[in-house]
Amino acid sequence: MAKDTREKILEAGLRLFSEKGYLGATTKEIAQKAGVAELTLFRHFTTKEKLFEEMMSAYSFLPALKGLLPGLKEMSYEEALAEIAGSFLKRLNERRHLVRIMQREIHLYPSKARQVYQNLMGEIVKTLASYFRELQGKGVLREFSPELGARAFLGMFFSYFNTQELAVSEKYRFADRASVVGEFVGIFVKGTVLIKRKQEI
Amino acid sequence: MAKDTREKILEAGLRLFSEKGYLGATTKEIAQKAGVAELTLFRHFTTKEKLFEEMMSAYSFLPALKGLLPGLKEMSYEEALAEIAGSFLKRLNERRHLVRIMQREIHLYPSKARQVYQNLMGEIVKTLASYFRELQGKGVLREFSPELGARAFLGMFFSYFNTQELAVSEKYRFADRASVVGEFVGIFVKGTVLIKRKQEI
DNA sequence: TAAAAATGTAAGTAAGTGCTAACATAACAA
DNA sequence: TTGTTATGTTAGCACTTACTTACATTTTTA
Repeated sequence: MAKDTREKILEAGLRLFSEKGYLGATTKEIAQKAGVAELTLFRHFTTKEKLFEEMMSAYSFLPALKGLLPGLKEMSYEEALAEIAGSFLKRLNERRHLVRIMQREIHLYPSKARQVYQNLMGEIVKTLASYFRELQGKGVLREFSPELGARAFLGMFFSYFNTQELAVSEKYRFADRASVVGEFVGIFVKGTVLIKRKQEI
Repeated sequence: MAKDTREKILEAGLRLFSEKGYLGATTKEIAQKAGVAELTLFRHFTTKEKLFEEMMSAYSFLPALKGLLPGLKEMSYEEALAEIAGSFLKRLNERRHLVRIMQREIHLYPSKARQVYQNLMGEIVKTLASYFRELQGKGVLREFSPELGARAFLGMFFSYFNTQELAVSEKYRFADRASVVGEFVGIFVKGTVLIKRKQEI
């Protein structure tokens, strides 16, 4: 089937571009990994560059995290942040090939890379910022820039993801995921709640 | 002079590897940028790969940030964190070519890339963690893992650096450096200090 | 089943790319 | 000055890579 072939090539392209970079991945190898003849690749995508572009477009549209926000209202602030951190890390992990390509090729394809980044981060930053704004309105959180707060929070986890989950081998992890999430959320919670006079301890 | 030539080639290699990646940077172009004949490059470094390795070694030994710790004791906690964040960002910026190479080629040269990362992050994590430990001992900070705390703190800024200062154009910055440092430090300070009963506001 | 569309095979082209060989020239130390 | 060392110039080799051409074969569609 035509669709199957296209998808198989796109998938193989995603993995090989992520592993070896745009220049390091050869059309021959991509075709081989997709289980088709190299010529078939060119019949579908004309050039390697167009294959790359189509692949980026195909995989940068993500299922959104919109279902997240409503559920948060029933949780405590701390639970909510842990939930968001978990979803964010999960999403990064699902899209780790794209993330890697984005980081590698950002200079070669700035607009495309930025689009991926926008898809990956922009929405969750907005969601988180609006959540902060709401809690600030209710007097639960102190005043701070919701956008910068969201970036600070996600930045901690993005950085953790980069150095740990994306890093090559398992043995270099400095801590397990749960305790990292716990500590990071703990710091952030205490860093943003509004302190009342009768604070215990 | 022989040393001049070597250094010129190493410098050109650093810049071009960073811009175009290991495969994208050609020996011809590196030699041209260094202002020498391509053959001279090979006479000094034998192969492209050895040039890459020597370049990584040459630039991964950094002047340390050890002078930082003593000065911190005369500052408030908040001032100290702002100082550390500033130094860290400055250092990342000075080494931005290396940082970029490290992120790009981590799969091709895992051990070298990890070494660069270690040089870049390891020491400052330790310094910061020991600073936290000291303040915990004095009862200024609450109990939390000093190492994870240090990684959380630096992670926020590393992530900011990645998306802003390393990003291609200026117009995509979402905020100026000073306000980012201010907000991030503010969150982190309130997230880690020990709260006493007589807290104002 | 027959026409049409998709894919495979094989051979090859043009343009790089890392790297070498041969020889000439310039700088420097004795 | 003379011999040595570092560098330049030019040509080229062996190999890879994106991409093409021509034709055969399979799969899908009508």
